[in-house]
Parts: sequence; structure tokens; C-alpha cells
Amino acid sequence: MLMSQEDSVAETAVGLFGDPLRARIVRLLATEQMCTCHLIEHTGARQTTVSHHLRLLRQAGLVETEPRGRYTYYRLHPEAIAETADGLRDLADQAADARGRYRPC
Amino acid sequence: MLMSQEDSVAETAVGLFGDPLRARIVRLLATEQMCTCHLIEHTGARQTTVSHHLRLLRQAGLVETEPRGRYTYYRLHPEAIAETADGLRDLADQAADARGRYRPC
DNA sequence: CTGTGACATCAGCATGTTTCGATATCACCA
DNA sequence: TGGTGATATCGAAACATGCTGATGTCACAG
Repeated sequence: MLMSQEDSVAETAVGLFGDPLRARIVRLLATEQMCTCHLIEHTGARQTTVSHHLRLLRQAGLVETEPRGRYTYYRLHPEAIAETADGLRDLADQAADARGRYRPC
Repeated sequence: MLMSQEDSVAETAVGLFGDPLRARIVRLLATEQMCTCHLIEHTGARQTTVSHHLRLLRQAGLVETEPRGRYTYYRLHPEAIAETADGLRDLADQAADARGRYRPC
């Protein structure tokens, strides 16, 4: 919706970066893979809350899940983030050009 | 919040890209500068709604305003978008590295 | 100086999202 | 096999957000 016509992972992804807790989780996962319990520890949020946000990130294709015994490890999907970044970069370039043009009323 | 410790324009900006109407407005402004009435025309949204979103974008430093007589022209602030894009790009790079590391429980 | 049209602001409602507590599942260990 | 600890899911409450209608301001034209 933001940068291109067709829906992409990037589309849904942008929206997710808005929430502070989710942003925190993403930044933590950008450090290293970790399991839910680490995220709970670091964020101080409740288990069910963290789990909920992880689900949203998973559904959007931003994170991958790897169950290891009774722990579940999460890692980011860098391509998804990169795609979003690229879309924004294009938009910025477009916007720079747009400053030269203007539509009279 | 998302990519760095200190608050930047990019911080607040990311969240704003989430709303569909706001995304639409931003994409329109990436084409050329235009005034509120054009945005209303193109989006089909009510005047007060468009005005509301423009305010948010303005407050976040994503758009600039130039009153021309009784019209108000809006144009994007490309640096703000570029900054956001760069932040996300860094995050993506970090995330790629993070896949090599993992914290044991 | 009066009317009209562009735009901003405000308060309230409606809807969506986050958070929470309770509960379910499942792996592991004793 | 029973208990514990990690995680997911569900429904309800708390909260945030977008949209609307009413209203205010200001520029311009008559």
C-alpha cells in the first residue's frame, strides 16, 4: 500500500513497526536469535503479550520460528525488512523529485 | 525506538506509514506537491479527515506546508523518509548477522 | 463589509488494538 | 506417570485511533 500496488510482505510489515513493544522485540531479535523467555525477560512484558506480538510478526512473515524441545526460538527474516527499507528508499527518491513539480489549483 | 536509541524523525515516522489513507496521501505527495483539495479529490476522504492526517504527518516532520493565498500546499520531506529507510536498512543488515548468533536458554 | 470557499480544530462516537488473566498444550525430568 | 516450566490460545477489559459533524478562521471576490 505504501510503495507499490501489489501487496507484499513489506506492505503489512510497515504497519507492525509502529508499536513500541513490537519495535523493542524486533530490535532484540536483530541482535541474536532468542526464545520467548528471553524476550519476556528483556521487555518486562507478560508472557501472553509477547506471545501475541510474536504471532503478528510471524503472520506477517517478519520472523521465523524454530521449536527446540520445549523452547521456541525466533529469528528475523532480514529480506522482509530489507524489502521494506528498499520501498521506503524508492519513495524518498520519488519524493525528492516531486519537490520540483507542483499541481496548480 | 525501532533502530536507534535516541528519538529521531524516523522513530515516529515508521508508525505513520501504517495507516492506509495516510500511506495513500504520502504516495500522492511523492508524485508532486499538491494542496489539501487535491488530496481530498484523489482519496475521496472527507476534508476534516485528510486535514487530520496531514497534521500528524506535519507534526512528525514528514511533510512541509506552504500556504499560498487561500490554498495550502504540502510537500514531502524526503530526508525524513530517507532516514527511516536507512534505519530499516541497518536493521536488516543487523538481522542478517543475528541469524548466525543465538542465545542459549 | 459580506459571502464563499479552503482549511484547521474540536468533541464524541465507533472501531480496532494492546494487554491481561485463565486455561490448554506439550516437552522434559523425577 | 505426575509435576513443572515454556509457550500458545481465548475472551474480556483497557486503551488508542480514525472518522464524523459542527464550528472557527482566514483569504479572496463581489
